[in-house]
Amino acid sequence: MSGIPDSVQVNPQGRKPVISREDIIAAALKLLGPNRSVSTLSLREVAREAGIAPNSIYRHFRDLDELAVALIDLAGQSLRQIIGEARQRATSEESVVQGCTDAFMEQLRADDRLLHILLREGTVGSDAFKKAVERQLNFFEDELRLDLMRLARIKKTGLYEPALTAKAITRLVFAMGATALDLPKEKYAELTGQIVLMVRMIITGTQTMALSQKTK
Amino acid sequence: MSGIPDSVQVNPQGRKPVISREDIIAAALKLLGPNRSVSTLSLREVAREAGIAPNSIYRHFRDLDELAVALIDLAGQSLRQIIGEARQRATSEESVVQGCTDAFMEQLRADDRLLHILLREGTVGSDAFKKAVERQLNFFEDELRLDLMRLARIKKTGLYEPALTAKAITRLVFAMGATALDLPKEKYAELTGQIVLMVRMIITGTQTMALSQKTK
DNA sequence: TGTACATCAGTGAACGCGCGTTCACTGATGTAC
DNA sequence: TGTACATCAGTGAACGCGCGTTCACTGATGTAC
Repeated sequence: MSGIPDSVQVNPQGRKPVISREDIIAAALKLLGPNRSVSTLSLREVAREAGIAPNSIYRHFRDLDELAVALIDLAGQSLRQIIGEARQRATSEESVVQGCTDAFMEQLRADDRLLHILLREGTVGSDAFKKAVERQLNFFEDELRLDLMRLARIKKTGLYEPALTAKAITRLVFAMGATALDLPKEKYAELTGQIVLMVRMIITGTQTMALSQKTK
Repeated sequence: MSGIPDSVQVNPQGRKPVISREDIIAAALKLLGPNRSVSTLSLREVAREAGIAPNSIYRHFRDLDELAVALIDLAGQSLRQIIGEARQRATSEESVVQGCTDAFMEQLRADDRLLHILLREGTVGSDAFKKAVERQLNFFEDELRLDLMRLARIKKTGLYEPALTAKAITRLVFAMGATALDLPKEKYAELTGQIVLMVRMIITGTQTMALSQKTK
Protein backbone atom coordinates (compact mmCIF):
# COMPACT_ATOMS: atom_id res chain seq x y z
CA MET A 1 0.00 0.00 0.00
CA SER A 2 1.42 3.35 -1.01
CA GLY A 3 0.60 6.69 0.55
CA ILE A 4 1.60 8.33 3.80
CA PRO A 5 2.90 5.63 6.11
CA ASP A 6 2.24 5.65 9.81
CA SER A 7 4.92 8.03 10.99
CA VAL A 8 5.88 5.79 13.84
CA GLN A 9 7.43 3.41 11.35
CA VAL A 10 9.49 6.06 9.64
CA ASN A 11 10.44 8.28 12.49
CA PRO A 12 10.30 6.67 15.88
CA GLN A 13 10.14 10.00 17.67
CA GLY A 14 7.10 11.76 18.95
CA ARG A 15 3.84 10.56 20.29
CA LYS A 16 2.71 7.10 19.32
CA PRO A 17 -0.33 7.07 17.06
CA VAL A 18 -3.43 5.95 18.89
CA ILE A 19 -5.43 5.47 15.71
CA SER A 20 -4.14 3.95 12.52
CA ARG A 21 -4.91 4.28 8.83
CA GLU A 22 -6.71 0.99 9.18
CA ASP A 23 -8.98 2.38 11.90
CA ILE A 24 -10.00 5.21 9.60
CA ILE A 25 -10.56 2.86 6.69
CA ALA A 26 -12.70 0.68 8.92
CA ALA A 27 -14.76 3.71 9.94
CA ALA A 28 -15.30 4.66 6.31
CA LEU A 29 -16.38 1.12 5.50
CA LYS A 30 -18.92 1.20 8.32
CA LEU A 31 -20.57 4.22 6.76
CA LEU A 32 -20.89 2.71 3.29
CA GLY A 33 -23.98 0.83 2.29
CA PRO A 34 -26.41 0.36 -0.55
CA ASN A 35 -27.30 4.04 -0.44
CA ARG A 36 -23.98 5.58 0.45
CA SER A 37 -21.18 5.70 -2.05
CA VAL A 38 -17.58 6.57 -1.36
CA SER A 39 -17.85 9.91 -3.10
CA THR A 40 -20.60 11.06 -0.75
CA LEU A 41 -18.55 10.46 2.37
CA SER A 42 -17.45 13.61 4.11
CA LEU A 43 -14.27 14.03 6.04
CA ARG A 44 -16.10 15.10 9.16
CA GLU A 45 -18.40 12.12 8.94
CA VAL A 46 -15.57 9.63 8.72
CA ALA A 47 -13.82 11.38 11.59
CA ARG A 48 -16.97 11.21 13.69
CA GLU A 49 -17.33 7.50 12.99
CA ALA A 50 -13.68 6.92 13.83
CA GLY A 51 -14.08 8.92 17.04
CA ILE A 52 -11.42 11.50 16.25
CA ALA A 53 -11.31 15.19 15.46
CA PRO A 54 -11.98 16.08 11.80
CA ASN A 55 -8.55 17.45 11.16
CA SER A 56 -6.86 14.39 12.61
CA ILE A 57 -7.59 12.60 9.35
CA TYR A 58 -5.00 14.81 7.68
CA ARG A 59 -2.34 13.08 9.75
CA HIS A 60 -3.04 9.86 7.85
CA PHE A 61 -4.37 10.87 4.45
CA ARG A 62 -3.73 13.83 2.22
CA ASP A 63 -7.47 13.95 1.54
CA LEU A 64 -10.51 11.70 1.26
CA ASP A 65 -9.52 10.78 -2.25
CA GLU A 66 -6.42 9.05 -0.97
CA LEU A 67 -8.60 7.15 1.47
CA ALA A 68 -10.89 6.11 -1.37
CA VAL A 69 -7.98 4.77 -3.37
CA ALA A 70 -6.78 2.82 -0.35
CA LEU A 71 -10.25 1.27 -0.09
CA ILE A 72 -10.19 0.21 -3.73
CA ASP A 73 -6.75 -1.35 -3.47
CA LEU A 74 -7.87 -3.29 -0.43
CA ALA A 75 -11.01 -4.42 -2.21
CA GLY A 76 -9.10 -5.65 -5.23
CA GLN A 77 -6.63 -7.59 -3.13
CA SER A 78 -9.39 -9.16 -1.12
CA LEU A 79 -11.39 -10.26 -4.14
CA ARG A 80 -8.40 -11.64 -6.01
CA GLN A 81 -7.50 -13.72 -3.02
CA ILE A 82 -10.99 -15.14 -2.74
CA ILE A 83 -11.22 -15.97 -6.42
CA GLY A 84 -7.68 -17.35 -6.37
CA GLU A 85 -8.65 -19.79 -3.67
CA ALA A 86 -11.77 -20.83 -5.58
CA ARG A 87 -9.60 -21.42 -8.61
CA GLN A 88 -7.23 -23.68 -6.69
CA ARG A 89 -10.08 -25.87 -5.56
CA ALA A 90 -11.45 -26.42 -9.06
CA THR A 91 -10.04 -28.71 -11.69
CA SER A 92 -12.23 -28.86 -14.77
CA GLU A 93 -13.23 -25.81 -16.77
CA GLU A 94 -16.88 -26.22 -15.86
CA SER A 95 -16.14 -26.34 -12.18
CA VAL A 96 -13.81 -23.37 -12.40
CA VAL A 97 -16.53 -21.19 -13.84
CA GLN A 98 -19.10 -22.47 -11.40
CA GLY A 99 -16.71 -22.37 -8.46
CA CYS A 100 -15.47 -18.86 -9.07
CA THR A 101 -18.94 -17.54 -9.71
CA ASP A 102 -20.16 -19.19 -6.54
CA ALA A 103 -17.30 -17.71 -4.55
CA PHE A 104 -17.99 -14.29 -6.04
CA MET A 105 -21.69 -14.41 -5.29
CA GLU A 106 -21.06 -15.82 -1.86
CA GLN A 107 -18.92 -12.83 -1.05
CA LEU A 108 -21.65 -10.55 -2.36
CA ARG A 109 -24.23 -12.29 -0.28
CA ALA A 110 -22.06 -11.85 2.78
CA ASP A 111 -22.32 -8.09 2.18
CA ASP A 112 -18.62 -7.62 1.71
CA ARG A 113 -18.47 -3.84 1.69
CA LEU A 114 -15.16 -3.82 -0.11
CA LEU A 115 -16.59 -5.78 -2.98
CA HIS A 116 -19.58 -3.49 -3.15
CA ILE A 117 -17.30 -0.52 -3.67
CA LEU A 118 -15.37 -2.26 -6.41
CA LEU A 119 -18.52 -3.22 -8.29
CA ARG A 120 -20.43 -0.06 -7.81
CA GLU A 121 -18.11 2.82 -8.16
CA GLY A 122 -15.79 2.12 -11.03
CA THR A 123 -17.29 4.83 -13.17
CA VAL A 124 -17.68 7.79 -10.86
CA GLY A 125 -15.40 9.77 -8.63
CA SER A 126 -12.04 11.37 -9.12
CA ASP A 127 -9.55 10.36 -11.77
CA ALA A 128 -7.32 8.79 -9.14
CA PHE A 129 -10.25 6.76 -7.92
CA LYS A 130 -11.29 5.55 -11.34
CA LYS A 131 -7.71 4.66 -12.18
CA ALA A 132 -7.41 2.64 -9.00
CA VAL A 133 -10.50 0.63 -9.92
CA GLU A 134 -9.23 0.11 -13.44
CA ARG A 135 -5.91 -1.10 -12.08
CA GLN A 136 -7.56 -3.69 -9.89
CA LEU A 137 -9.74 -4.89 -12.74
CA ASN A 138 -6.65 -5.26 -14.91
CA PHE A 139 -4.92 -7.37 -12.27
CA PHE A 140 -8.01 -9.48 -12.18
CA GLU A 141 -8.21 -9.87 -15.93
CA ASP A 142 -4.61 -10.89 -16.11
CA GLU A 143 -5.00 -13.66 -13.58
CA LEU A 144 -8.09 -14.86 -15.38
CA ARG A 145 -6.26 -14.83 -18.70
CA LEU A 146 -3.49 -17.03 -17.32
CA ASP A 147 -6.06 -19.40 -15.92
CA LEU A 148 -7.94 -19.62 -19.21
CA MET A 149 -4.72 -20.40 -21.03
CA ARG A 150 -3.82 -23.05 -18.48
CA LEU A 151 -7.18 -24.74 -18.91
CA ALA A 152 -6.98 -24.53 -22.69
CA ARG A 153 -3.60 -26.28 -22.56
CA ILE A 154 -4.95 -29.06 -20.37
CA LYS A 155 -8.11 -29.57 -22.36
CA LYS A 156 -6.34 -29.06 -25.69
CA THR A 157 -9.08 -26.69 -26.78
CA GLY A 158 -8.20 -23.58 -28.69
CA LEU A 159 -8.55 -20.15 -27.21
CA TYR A 160 -9.28 -17.17 -29.38
CA GLU A 161 -7.84 -13.93 -28.01
CA PRO A 162 -7.32 -14.97 -24.39
CA ALA A 163 -6.80 -11.39 -23.17
CA LEU A 164 -10.00 -10.20 -24.75
CA THR A 165 -11.89 -13.19 -23.43
CA ALA A 166 -10.65 -12.51 -19.93
CA LYS A 167 -11.66 -8.87 -20.23
CA ALA A 168 -15.12 -9.73 -21.51
CA ILE A 169 -15.73 -12.18 -18.69
CA THR A 170 -14.45 -9.84 -16.01
CA ARG A 171 -16.43 -6.83 -17.18
CA LEU A 172 -19.60 -8.82 -17.65
CA VAL A 173 -19.41 -10.51 -14.26
CA PHE A 174 -18.70 -7.21 -12.54
CA ALA A 175 -21.59 -5.53 -14.34
CA MET A 176 -23.95 -8.35 -13.40
CA GLY A 177 -22.60 -8.35 -9.87
CA ALA A 178 -23.37 -4.65 -9.58
CA THR A 179 -27.01 -5.29 -10.37
CA ALA A 180 -27.11 -7.86 -7.58
CA LEU A 181 -26.51 -5.14 -5.00
CA ASP A 182 -30.03 -3.85 -5.48
CA LEU A 183 -31.62 -7.28 -5.59
CA PRO A 184 -33.14 -9.14 -2.67
CA LYS A 185 -31.03 -12.04 -1.52
CA GLU A 186 -33.60 -14.59 -2.73
CA LYS A 187 -32.75 -13.69 -6.29
CA TYR A 188 -29.06 -14.40 -5.88
CA ALA A 189 -29.28 -18.07 -6.82
CA GLU A 190 -31.07 -17.22 -10.05
CA LEU A 191 -28.56 -14.50 -10.84
CA THR A 192 -25.67 -16.86 -10.17
CA GLY A 193 -27.14 -19.27 -12.70
CA GLN A 194 -27.44 -16.50 -15.26
CA ILE A 195 -23.86 -15.40 -14.76
CA VAL A 196 -22.55 -18.94 -15.11
CA LEU A 197 -24.43 -19.34 -18.39
CA MET A 198 -23.18 -16.01 -19.68
CA VAL A 199 -19.60 -16.92 -18.93
CA ARG A 200 -20.10 -20.28 -20.65
CA MET A 201 -21.42 -18.47 -23.70
CA ILE A 202 -18.24 -16.44 -23.90
CA ILE A 203 -15.95 -19.41 -23.37
CA THR A 204 -17.84 -21.57 -25.85
CA GLY A 205 -17.66 -18.67 -28.28
CA THR A 206 -13.91 -18.26 -28.06
CA GLN A 207 -13.34 -21.99 -28.38
CA THR A 208 -15.56 -22.20 -31.45
CA MET A 209 -13.92 -19.16 -32.99
CA ALA A 210 -10.47 -20.62 -32.32
CA LEU A 211 -11.57 -23.84 -33.97
CA SER A 212 -12.95 -22.24 -37.10
CA GLN A 213 -9.81 -20.15 -37.33
CA LYS A 214 -7.60 -23.23 -37.18
CA THR A 215 -9.52 -25.15 -39.84
CA LYS A 216 -9.29 -22.22 -42.25
CA MET B 1 -42.31 11.42 -19.67
CA SER B 2 -43.97 11.31 -16.28
CA GLY B 3 -43.61 13.87 -13.49
CA ILE B 4 -45.02 17.33 -12.95
CA PRO B 5 -46.21 18.69 -16.25
CA ASP B 6 -45.84 22.32 -17.21
CA SER B 7 -48.78 23.86 -15.46
CA VAL B 8 -49.74 25.85 -18.51
CA GLN B 9 -50.85 22.64 -20.13
CA VAL B 10 -53.00 21.56 -17.24
CA ASN B 11 -54.39 24.84 -16.03
CA PRO B 12 -54.43 27.62 -18.59
CA GLN B 13 -54.67 30.33 -15.97
CA GLY B 14 -51.90 32.39 -14.49
CA ARG B 15 -48.65 33.65 -15.82
CA LYS B 16 -47.13 31.79 -18.75
CA PRO B 17 -43.96 29.93 -17.93
CA VAL B 18 -40.88 31.64 -19.32
CA ILE B 19 -38.65 28.63 -18.72
CA SER B 20 -39.60 25.03 -19.31
CA ARG B 21 -38.61 21.67 -17.89
CA GLU B 22 -36.52 21.24 -20.99
CA ASP B 23 -34.58 24.45 -20.31
CA ILE B 24 -33.67 23.18 -16.87
CA ILE B 25 -32.70 19.77 -18.22
CA ALA B 26 -30.52 21.48 -20.81
CA ALA B 27 -28.82 23.51 -18.09
CA ALA B 28 -28.12 20.37 -16.09
CA LEU B 29 -26.66 18.68 -19.15
CA LYS B 30 -24.34 21.62 -19.73
CA LEU B 31 -22.88 21.15 -16.29
CA LEU B 32 -22.18 17.45 -16.68
CA GLY B 33 -18.87 16.24 -17.98
CA PRO B 34 -16.19 13.60 -17.42
CA ASN B 35 -15.66 14.83 -13.88
CA ARG B 36 -19.16 15.83 -12.94
CA SER B 37 -21.78 13.24 -12.25
CA VAL B 38 -25.49 13.80 -11.85
CA SER B 39 -25.41 13.12 -8.15
CA THR B 40 -22.93 15.95 -7.56
CA LEU B 41 -25.14 18.56 -9.18
CA SER B 42 -26.65 21.04 -6.75
CA LEU B 43 -29.99 22.69 -7.14
CA ARG B 44 -28.47 26.16 -6.90
CA GLU B 45 -25.90 25.31 -9.52
CA VAL B 46 -28.48 24.12 -12.03
CA ALA B 47 -30.59 27.19 -11.32
CA ARG B 48 -27.57 29.43 -11.87
CA GLU B 49 -26.83 27.75 -15.19
CA ALA B 50 -30.45 28.04 -16.23
CA GLY B 51 -30.48 31.70 -15.25
CA ILE B 52 -33.30 31.43 -12.73
CA ALA B 53 -33.69 31.73 -8.98
CA PRO B 54 -32.85 28.57 -7.01
CA ASN B 55 -36.34 28.03 -5.74
CA SER B 56 -37.85 28.38 -9.21
CA ILE B 57 -36.72 24.83 -9.91
CA TYR B 58 -39.37 23.62 -7.49
CA ARG B 59 -42.00 24.87 -9.94
CA HIS B 60 -40.87 22.18 -12.39
CA PHE B 61 -39.42 19.34 -10.34
CA ARG B 62 -40.16 18.02 -6.92
CA ASP B 63 -36.42 17.76 -6.32
CA LEU B 64 -33.18 17.12 -8.18
CA ASP B 65 -33.83 13.40 -8.10
CA GLU B 66 -36.82 13.85 -10.33
CA LEU B 67 -34.67 15.85 -12.73
CA ALA B 68 -32.09 13.05 -12.73
CA VAL B 69 -34.73 10.47 -13.61
CA ALA B 70 -35.94 12.70 -16.44
CA LEU B 71 -32.38 12.82 -17.75
CA ILE B 72 -32.09 9.05 -17.70
CA ASP B 73 -35.37 8.52 -19.51
CA LEU B 74 -34.30 10.97 -22.19
CA ALA B 75 -30.94 9.24 -22.52
CA GLY B 76 -32.52 5.84 -22.92
CA GLN B 77 -34.95 7.04 -25.56
CA SER B 78 -32.19 8.76 -27.48
CA LEU B 79 -29.90 5.75 -27.49
CA ARG B 80 -32.62 3.31 -28.45
CA GLN B 81 -33.52 5.48 -31.39
CA ILE B 82 -29.93 5.65 -32.59
CA ILE B 83 -29.41 1.92 -32.30
CA GLY B 84 -32.80 1.26 -33.84
CA GLU B 85 -31.79 3.23 -36.91
CA ALA B 86 -28.48 1.40 -37.15
CA ARG B 87 -30.38 -1.87 -36.95
CA GLN B 88 -32.67 -0.88 -39.82
CA ARG B 89 -29.71 -0.20 -42.04
CA ALA B 90 -28.06 -3.57 -41.46
CA THR B 91 -29.11 -6.89 -42.95
CA SER B 92 -26.71 -9.67 -42.06
CA GLU B 93 -25.86 -10.61 -38.50
CA GLU B 94 -22.24 -9.53 -38.92
CA SER B 95 -23.21 -6.11 -40.14
CA VAL B 96 -25.80 -5.68 -37.39
CA VAL B 97 -23.18 -6.19 -34.73
CA GLN B 98 -20.67 -4.00 -36.49
CA GLY B 99 -23.24 -1.36 -37.42
CA CYS B 100 -24.76 -1.04 -33.98
CA THR B 101 -21.38 -0.97 -32.28
CA ASP B 102 -20.23 1.69 -34.71
CA ALA B 103 -23.33 3.77 -34.08
CA PHE B 104 -22.87 3.37 -30.35
CA MET B 105 -19.24 4.40 -30.41
CA GLU B 106 -19.93 7.22 -32.82
CA GLN B 107 -22.40 8.64 -30.34
CA LEU B 108 -19.83 8.30 -27.59
CA ARG B 109 -17.21 10.02 -29.68
CA ALA B 110 -19.63 12.87 -30.33
CA ASP B 111 -19.68 13.40 -26.55
CA ASP B 112 -23.36 12.76 -26.21
CA ARG B 113 -23.87 13.80 -22.62
CA LEU B 114 -27.03 11.79 -22.30
CA LEU B 115 -25.24 8.61 -23.23
CA HIS B 116 -22.47 9.39 -20.77
CA ILE B 117 -24.96 9.53 -17.97
CA LEU B 118 -26.53 6.26 -18.93
CA LEU B 119 -23.19 4.46 -19.08
CA ARG B 120 -21.62 6.01 -16.08
CA GLU B 121 -24.13 6.27 -13.39
CA GLY B 122 -26.19 3.13 -13.39
CA THR B 123 -24.81 2.00 -10.07
CA VAL B 124 -24.84 5.09 -7.90
CA GLY B 125 -27.44 7.56 -6.83
CA SER B 126 -30.88 7.26 -5.36
CA ASP B 127 -33.10 4.22 -5.71
CA ALA B 128 -35.34 6.08 -8.13
CA PHE B 129 -32.35 6.94 -10.23
CA LYS B 130 -30.97 3.41 -10.32
CA LYS B 131 -34.39 2.04 -11.14
CA ALA B 132 -34.71 4.47 -14.03
CA VAL B 133 -31.40 3.28 -15.47
CA GLU B 134 -32.37 -0.34 -15.01
CA ARG B 135 -35.66 0.29 -16.76
CA GLN B 136 -33.94 1.79 -19.78
CA LEU B 137 -31.48 -1.09 -19.94
CA ASN B 138 -34.36 -3.53 -19.86
CA PHE B 139 -36.07 -1.77 -22.78
CA PHE B 140 -32.82 -2.01 -24.61
CA GLU B 141 -32.33 -5.67 -23.85
CA ASP B 142 -35.80 -6.47 -25.02
CA GLU B 143 -35.33 -4.81 -28.38
CA LEU B 144 -32.04 -6.61 -28.79
CA ARG B 145 -33.64 -9.92 -27.90
CA LEU B 146 -36.28 -9.49 -30.59
CA ASP B 147 -33.60 -8.60 -33.08
CA LEU B 148 -31.50 -11.62 -32.20
CA MET B 149 -34.52 -13.88 -32.62
CA ARG B 150 -35.34 -12.29 -35.96
CA LEU B 151 -31.82 -12.88 -37.21
CA ALA B 152 -31.77 -16.44 -35.94
CA ARG B 153 -34.98 -17.12 -37.84
CA ILE B 154 -33.54 -15.71 -41.05
CA LYS B 155 -30.23 -17.48 -40.78
CA LYS B 156 -31.83 -20.63 -39.41
CA THR B 157 -29.24 -20.78 -36.65
CA GLY B 158 -30.25 -21.78 -33.19
CA LEU B 159 -30.31 -19.35 -30.32
CA TYR B 160 -29.72 -20.50 -26.81
CA GLU B 161 -31.53 -18.40 -24.21
CA PRO B 162 -32.20 -15.29 -26.27
CA ALA B 163 -33.10 -13.13 -23.27
CA LEU B 164 -29.92 -14.03 -21.45
CA THR B 165 -27.87 -13.45 -24.58
CA ALA B 166 -29.39 -10.01 -25.03
CA LYS B 167 -28.69 -9.19 -21.41
CA ALA B 168 -25.09 -10.35 -21.62
CA ILE B 169 -24.46 -8.30 -24.74
CA THR B 170 -26.13 -5.18 -23.36
CA ARG B 171 -24.35 -5.25 -20.04
CA LEU B 172 -21.00 -6.00 -21.59
CA VAL B 173 -21.27 -3.26 -24.20
CA PHE B 174 -22.38 -0.73 -21.61
CA ALA B 175 -19.53 -1.70 -19.30
CA MET B 176 -16.99 -1.41 -22.09
CA GLY B 177 -18.55 1.85 -23.24
CA ALA B 178 -18.16 3.27 -19.75
CA THR B 179 -14.42 2.64 -19.87
CA ALA B 180 -14.28 4.58 -23.14
CA LEU B 181 -15.29 7.76 -21.35
CA ASP B 182 -11.87 7.99 -19.74
CA LEU B 183 -9.97 7.04 -22.87
CA PRO B 184 -8.47 9.42 -25.42
CA LYS B 185 -10.40 9.49 -28.66
CA GLU B 186 -7.54 7.84 -30.58
CA LYS B 187 -8.24 4.62 -28.71
CA TYR B 188 -11.87 4.48 -29.74
CA ALA B 189 -11.25 2.54 -32.95
CA GLU B 190 -9.33 -0.12 -31.06
CA LEU B 191 -12.01 -0.33 -28.41
CA THR B 192 -14.74 -0.63 -31.04
CA GLY B 193 -12.89 -3.60 -32.51
CA GLN B 194 -12.66 -5.23 -29.09
CA ILE B 195 -16.35 -4.74 -28.42
CA VAL B 196 -17.31 -6.22 -31.79
CA LEU B 197 -15.19 -9.28 -31.08
CA MET B 198 -16.64 -9.67 -27.61
CA VAL B 199 -20.18 -9.56 -28.94
CA ARG B 200 -19.27 -12.10 -31.61
CA MET B 201 -17.91 -14.38 -28.89
CA ILE B 202 -21.23 -14.28 -27.10
CA ILE B 203 -23.29 -14.82 -30.24
CA THR B 204 -21.05 -17.62 -31.45
CA GLY B 205 -21.30 -19.13 -28.01
CA THR B 206 -25.08 -19.15 -27.90
CA GLN B 207 -25.32 -20.57 -31.39
CA THR B 208 -22.89 -23.35 -30.58
CA MET B 209 -24.70 -24.11 -27.34
CA ALA B 210 -28.04 -24.19 -29.15
CA LEU B 211 -26.55 -26.58 -31.67
CA SER B 212 -25.13 -28.99 -29.13
CA GLN B 213 -28.43 -28.90 -27.28
CA LYS B 214 -30.37 -29.82 -30.41
CA THR B 215 -28.12 -32.75 -31.34
CA LYS B 216 -28.46 -34.23 -27.88
C1' DT C 1 18.95 6.57 36.76
C1' DG C 2 17.44 11.40 36.00
C1' DT C 3 16.60 15.47 33.40
C1' DA C 4 16.06 18.54 29.53
C1' DC C 5 14.48 18.54 25.11
C1' DA C 6 12.58 17.50 20.33
C1' DT C 7 9.01 15.35 17.94
C1' DC C 8 4.51 15.08 16.33
C1' DA C 9 -0.40 12.67 16.81
C1' DG C 10 -4.39 14.48 18.04
C1' DT C 11 -7.30 18.73 19.59
C1' DG C 12 -10.70 22.60 19.86
C1' DA C 13 -12.13 26.75 18.10
C1' DA C 14 -12.85 29.43 14.36
C1' DC C 15 -13.29 30.88 9.39
C1' DG C 16 -15.97 31.51 5.28
C1' DC C 17 -18.81 28.98 1.93
C1' DG C 18 -22.42 26.81 -0.68
C1' DC C 19 -26.12 24.27 0.26
C1' DG C 20 -31.62 23.08 0.41
C1' DT C 21 -35.65 25.00 1.81
C1' DT C 22 -39.10 28.54 3.57
C1' DC C 23 -41.62 32.62 3.12
C1' DA C 24 -44.19 36.45 1.68
C1' DC C 25 -44.01 38.94 -2.47
C1' DT C 26 -44.77 40.67 -7.45
C1' DG C 27 -46.62 41.12 -11.57
C1' DA C 28 -47.88 38.98 -16.13
C1' DT C 29 -51.53 36.41 -17.94
C1' DG C 30 -56.08 34.66 -18.72
C1' DT C 31 -61.14 34.63 -17.28
C1' DA C 32 -65.74 36.32 -16.06
C1' DC C 33 -68.96 39.45 -16.81
C1' DT D 1 -64.58 46.62 -25.49
C1' DG D 2 -63.43 47.46 -20.57
C1' DT D 3 -62.77 46.25 -15.87
C1' DA D 4 -62.23 43.52 -11.75
C1' DC D 5 -60.33 39.47 -10.33
C1' DA D 6 -57.99 34.78 -9.79
C1' DT D 7 -54.07 32.26 -10.90
C1' DC D 8 -49.47 31.04 -10.38
C1' DA D 9 -44.39 31.28 -12.50
C1' DG D 10 -40.69 33.35 -10.87
C1' DT D 11 -38.29 36.32 -7.10
C1' DG D 12 -35.28 37.99 -3.23
C1' DA D 13 -34.13 37.63 1.34
C1' DA D 14 -33.39 34.89 5.03
C1' DC D 15 -32.72 30.59 7.88
C1' DG D 16 -29.85 27.09 9.87
C1' DC D 17 -26.55 23.44 8.61
C1' DG D 18 -22.58 20.69 7.56
C1' DC D 19 -18.73 21.20 5.12
C1' DG D 20 -13.18 21.48 4.32
C1' DT D 21 -9.46 23.77 6.02
C1' DT D 22 -6.46 26.73 9.12
C1' DC D 23 -4.33 27.74 13.31
C1' DA D 24 -2.06 27.69 17.58
C1' DC D 25 -2.18 24.40 21.16
C1' DT D 26 -1.26 20.20 24.31
C1' DG D 27 0.80 16.59 26.08
C1' DA D 28 2.55 11.72 25.45
C1' DT D 29 6.55 9.62 23.81
C1' DG D 30 11.29 8.75 22.73
C1' DT D 31 16.20 10.56 22.65
C1' DA D 32 20.53 12.62 24.21
C1' DC D 33 23.46 13.15 27.67
